Amino acid sequence: MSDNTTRDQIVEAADRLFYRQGFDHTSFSDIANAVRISRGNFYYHFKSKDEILDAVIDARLDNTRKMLEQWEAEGRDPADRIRCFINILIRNRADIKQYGCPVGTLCGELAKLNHASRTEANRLFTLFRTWLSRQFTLLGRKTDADTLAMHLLARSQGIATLANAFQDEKFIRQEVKQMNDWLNAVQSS
Amino acid sequence: MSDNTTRDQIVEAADRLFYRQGFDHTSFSDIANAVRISRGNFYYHFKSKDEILDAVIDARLDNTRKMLEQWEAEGRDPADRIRCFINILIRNRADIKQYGCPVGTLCGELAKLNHASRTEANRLFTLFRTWLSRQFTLLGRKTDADTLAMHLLARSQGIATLANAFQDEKFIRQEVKQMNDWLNAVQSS
DNA sequence: CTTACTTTAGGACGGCCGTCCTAAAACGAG
DNA sequence: CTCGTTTTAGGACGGCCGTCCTAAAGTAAG
Repeated sequence: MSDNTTRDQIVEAADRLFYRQGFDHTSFSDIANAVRISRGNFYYHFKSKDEILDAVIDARLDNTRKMLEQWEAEGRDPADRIRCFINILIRNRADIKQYGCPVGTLCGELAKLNHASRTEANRLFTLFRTWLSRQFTLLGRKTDADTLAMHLLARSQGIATLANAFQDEKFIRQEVKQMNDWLNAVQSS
Repeated sequence: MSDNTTRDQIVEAADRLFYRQGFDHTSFSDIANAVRISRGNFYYHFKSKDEILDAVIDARLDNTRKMLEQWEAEGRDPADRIRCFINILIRNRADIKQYGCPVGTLCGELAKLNHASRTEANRLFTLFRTWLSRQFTLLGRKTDADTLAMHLLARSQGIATLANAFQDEKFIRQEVKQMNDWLNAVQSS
């Protein structure tokens, strides 16, 4: 996953900090302290803070693609694979409670900043969207596959937002249960 | 709604800017330019930026309370009032598409900043939560009223997040339709 | 060991931030 | 008009930001 090169350490630390503190609120000093490297040395690896952001987004895109491939291999059928998606809410519930969804909060922040990399960050959403859409198609819902994919994405985002605001993990379990019921209903309709 | 006092003008401008650019990314200069007032004059009305934030949150709380009271008066029955809530997504669709949900994005940002006023901002969510919960109780769903309220809140948040990311108003209409169907199903079960 | 290249440390820089001070303008009561 | 209070303008301040430069340390090939 992560090389030991300084560059990769920077990306990794920036990724974590952007998630926990937000991009704008994370300074070079923050990252430098985390990697235990001098502040001035950044310029050798990245020409600007925006370049670090792009590298972080690229890393997240790569990791997400790998994760989706793994679900593709693990899940026995489309419904099973969609359940893999639903279950990340459970698996990451502690982080979600504390920091929200990594994708949703980043895209939200970049939207407010009107940041150039906004479009690039949105590809994280698109990755899930098209993957889910394909699963729903395989489930026999070709005509409304994208609608179902967006619906599921939205549900997940809302759950993450409220779990974060109310610091409530139990709410995640509650809603995940409902989403699984919903999936079963979709499957047998 | 808004007095003509300088203080209220500041709060109003700050409210709008915090929504559009985020709290952290909005500077005193931004607000000063918006109100056409000198930067130094702020200190007479507010001792710090955090005080402006608190004033903005208080103003939003007041406005929200008034809106809920109005829905209480307008709606002929609980279901009708809940539909008022659902319909703000339609009414504010242009802003939501561009800036997301004012409540969700503020709470999300303050969570990342670990800001002292985070708790205060969350009361905005609680306001809707308890109001919706009461409506569901009146609808005869006393035992799971809060669960239903949280579910509806989460759905709305997710819709706002994705509509903002994908810049898609049509998606809002799509999902609002589904939420109304869901409400009807809840009502007659 | 020498030399060329990669990587690092440390600090200088201009700029904007939030905060805070002071003097003057505007206002209101008598 | 006069005087005390409220409100304003404008700028000084220390601090942190992202950027950028330079010198030195590390590294590997000959």
